[in-house]
Formats: sequence, structure tokens, C-alpha cells
Amino acid sequence: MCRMARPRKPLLSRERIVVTASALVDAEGLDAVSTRRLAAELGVSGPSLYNHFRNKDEILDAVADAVSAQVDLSMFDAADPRDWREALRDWAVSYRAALSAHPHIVPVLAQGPGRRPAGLRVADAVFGAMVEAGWPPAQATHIGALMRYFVTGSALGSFARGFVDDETAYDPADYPHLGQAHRLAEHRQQVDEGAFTTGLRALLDGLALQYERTVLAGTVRRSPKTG
Amino acid sequence: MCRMARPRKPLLSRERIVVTASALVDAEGLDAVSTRRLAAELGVSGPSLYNHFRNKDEILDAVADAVSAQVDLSMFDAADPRDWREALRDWAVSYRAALSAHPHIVPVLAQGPGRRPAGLRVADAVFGAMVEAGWPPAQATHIGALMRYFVTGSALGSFARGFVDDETAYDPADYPHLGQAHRLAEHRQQVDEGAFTTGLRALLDGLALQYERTVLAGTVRRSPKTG
DNA sequence: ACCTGAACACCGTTCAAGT
DNA sequence: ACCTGAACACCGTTCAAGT
Repeated sequence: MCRMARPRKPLLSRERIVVTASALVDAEGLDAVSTRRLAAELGVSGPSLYNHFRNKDEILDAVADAVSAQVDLSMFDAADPRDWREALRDWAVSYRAALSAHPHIVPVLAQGPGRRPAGLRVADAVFGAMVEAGWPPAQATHIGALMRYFVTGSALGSFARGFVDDETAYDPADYPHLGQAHRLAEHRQQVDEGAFTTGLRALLDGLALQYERTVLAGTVRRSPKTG
Repeated sequence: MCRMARPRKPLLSRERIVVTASALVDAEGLDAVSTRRLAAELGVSGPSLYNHFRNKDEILDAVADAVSAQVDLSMFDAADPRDWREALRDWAVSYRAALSAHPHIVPVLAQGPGRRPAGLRVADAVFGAMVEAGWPPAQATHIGALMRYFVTGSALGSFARGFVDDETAYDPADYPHLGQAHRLAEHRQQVDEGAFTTGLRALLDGLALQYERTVLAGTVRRSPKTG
């Protein structure tokens, strides 16, 4: 019609790049993502990407943040902040589910939120909820950190898949207790799920003990808003 | 003297390569390790490395295994296997110390022991000790896995360093509880150590609860060696 | 504003050739 | 047995040029 200043739509967008990069990471791993390969999948030439991202690391950061955005945080809006234990459990389960669905990007994600908005929303929500529940700020920080240690660790590498499925690989003379280790691969799902569930329960039980000893012991029944 | 079949000593050895590669990883990170760069540090040409390792991944595996070899396992030789809690704590502390000293290689290490001898010795020792302490094999496997999740997660990325040291980075409108997050960098050591210590104690407290409920509850005082 | 080809300084790995 | 240079098929990124 009038003006028609821009003859055709741009071929690329940040979102298209992130979606395609995510699919490539999931399908073939981090090493498969080269700017040229990614550009080819998008039907453009390599340098085109630099119109939308400053460099390759920024693309991978965006892929990682898209995973963080999948983490459910609604449990922290719960009516009673004293239900911190259940909220923390549900959050950890959702957190791990999101990461485990995209294990190849976890090393990037594990470097911390930095300036990634979704990663920061996660950190903000858990810290806020713990403070709201009565944990001192320093302890609330520790809880956010240690939960991330556990969840990223569990999503980073499958424990079971860390052993090779080869009966002759583990000589009983060298490793007297690993006679069945080559069979871990068969039970991958159960082993990793079981270890995560056991560890999560242990963490929460242990934190509840500390909560009783420190937070509840020091409480003298504050009424909110009235000082 | 006689024969002198080999005129001069080889320039390289697997050990020299691993030592130099480790130093390079520690000093400049995984990305700095290229076969050409590593070879240059060793005073040889790039392809020479292929006389000693099949490929670059094998070199990084060897670097990772050298870190696993630093983990103290002596606590699992303790007289009384019922002291599993203390042994597990001391092991976790030593494990994390070894990994934290070489954080850049942790993503490689976290992929599991595979066929790396030192990594397998670690897995063998902790599994054997837990079974000896009375844990059922499936639970002993879970403990080995969940402890690795926690330790590798804590060594992989500093929680505190995961936030940028920039007062304007975290807008209170977006992240209402992160007002002090930019100050985490100052207290990096205390935050990461504190979170690890808190998490480790919580894990062990929680596991001890489970031990009381399941292992001790089912025990009818076995005398060893007499069935 | 957004995409391109050419170019630069790199990669991991193979292989024939040397000693 | 162990090291080399040359070569192959790649990299990430910059930049002048096009529209």
C-alpha cells in the first residue's frame, strides 16, 4: 500500500533461533551446536545470527533460560508460608523435571542465573518463600543454593548411565562391590528416580529438623502487620 | 652401551600430557584446551598426542580421573561399619574439596565413572561401605548416586558467583527479593561453604532417620560370620 | 535493518613420510 | 616406536557490501 518501507519480513528472530538451537541441543548435544550448523538449520548463512545475538554464548544462555522458564513456581504463592516443606518439595520435583528433559544444556544452566530473567525469577521465588516462612536470610540463601546443587547434580548426569553396560568392564579384583554395576543401565530410570526421591526426602527431613531447632525455637508468636 | 636400539627418550608420555592438560584446564578452562595448544605447551606438534591417546576426549577423561584419584577413601576402612554416617560425611567433604580445586573439569567428571579407574574406586568404596553398614543394595546405590548429585552440583558452579556483581542488574520490580543478590560475590566462600555444610548435614540427618526406620527396625541382631 | 560472501585465525583428526 | 608437515573438513567472528 502506502510507503512499504520494508519489502519483506526478516528471516530470523531471537525466538526462532532459540527454538531451533534448543531442538539441536536436545537431539545431538552441545557439541553439535555450531553457528554454521545452526544457521543452516534456519536456512540462513552463519553470520546472520550476529544480527540477533552478540555471540554463540548468548544463544546458549537463551536456550538455558527457556528451560528455567519451564520451572513451576506457583507453589510459592501458597496461602500459608509455613508449608515451606511441601512447597520446596514440589518445586524441586518440577525443577528436576524441566532440567532432566534437556540434560545437555544443564552445564550452562548450572553456571548460575547471571542476567537470565527466568533463572532469576526462580532464585527470587525460592528465596522469598523461605524468608516468608521464617528462615533467616542467610539460611534462605543456603537453601536456595543447596537445592540447586542437588537438582542440577541429579539432572547433569544420569548416575546409572555413568557406568558402561559391559559385564567384563568391572574386574572384581579391582572393584569388589561393583559386580552388578553393568546392570545399572537396564534400571536407569528407577535408579535415578529413586536416588532423587530418597535424596530429596532426606534433605527436607534434615532441613525440617534444623527449622524446629532454630526457627521455631526462637519464635515468640509474632502477629503480622502489627509489629 | 650395547645395542642402543632407541637413540633418545620419547618426548611425551601419557603422564606428562595429563599433567600439562590439567594445568591448562585449571588456569584457563575447558575451552582453552585444544590439541594444538596443548601440544605447543608440551613442545611438540599437534598430531603427536595421538600416539598416546586415541582422541581429545580420552585426554580430558584422564584429567578427570586424576581428580577422582585425589578423593580420600580411607574413612571407609574404619573399624566399625556402623559409623557410616561419619564416614559418609568425611568422604563428602574430601570429595568436594578435590572437585572444587578443579571446577572446570567437573562437567566431564559428572558424566560418571565409565571406565575411569579412580572414579570406579570411589563408587566401589562408598557402595561397599553402605552395604557393609546394613543398607540394602538398592538403597546403597541410591546413596552413592544422591551424594554424587549433591557434591558434583556444589562443585560445578559456585552459587554465589552465579550472580553478577552489579547493583543495577536486579531490578526490585522484577525480583522483589534479590535486592542483596549482587553482594553475594563478596561472600562467595562463606555462601558456598555454608550451603554445602547445611545441605550435607540435612542429607545425613535425613538418611539417619531412614536408617532408623528401615534398617535398624528390621535388625534382629545378627552375629557376623556365624550366619 | 537485516542478510550475504569473503576472509581471518583458529579447530580435531588422518596419513604418508621420516628416524 | 614416536614425531613431523601437509591436508581435510570443519570452527567463531568480523567486515565491507548489498538491499
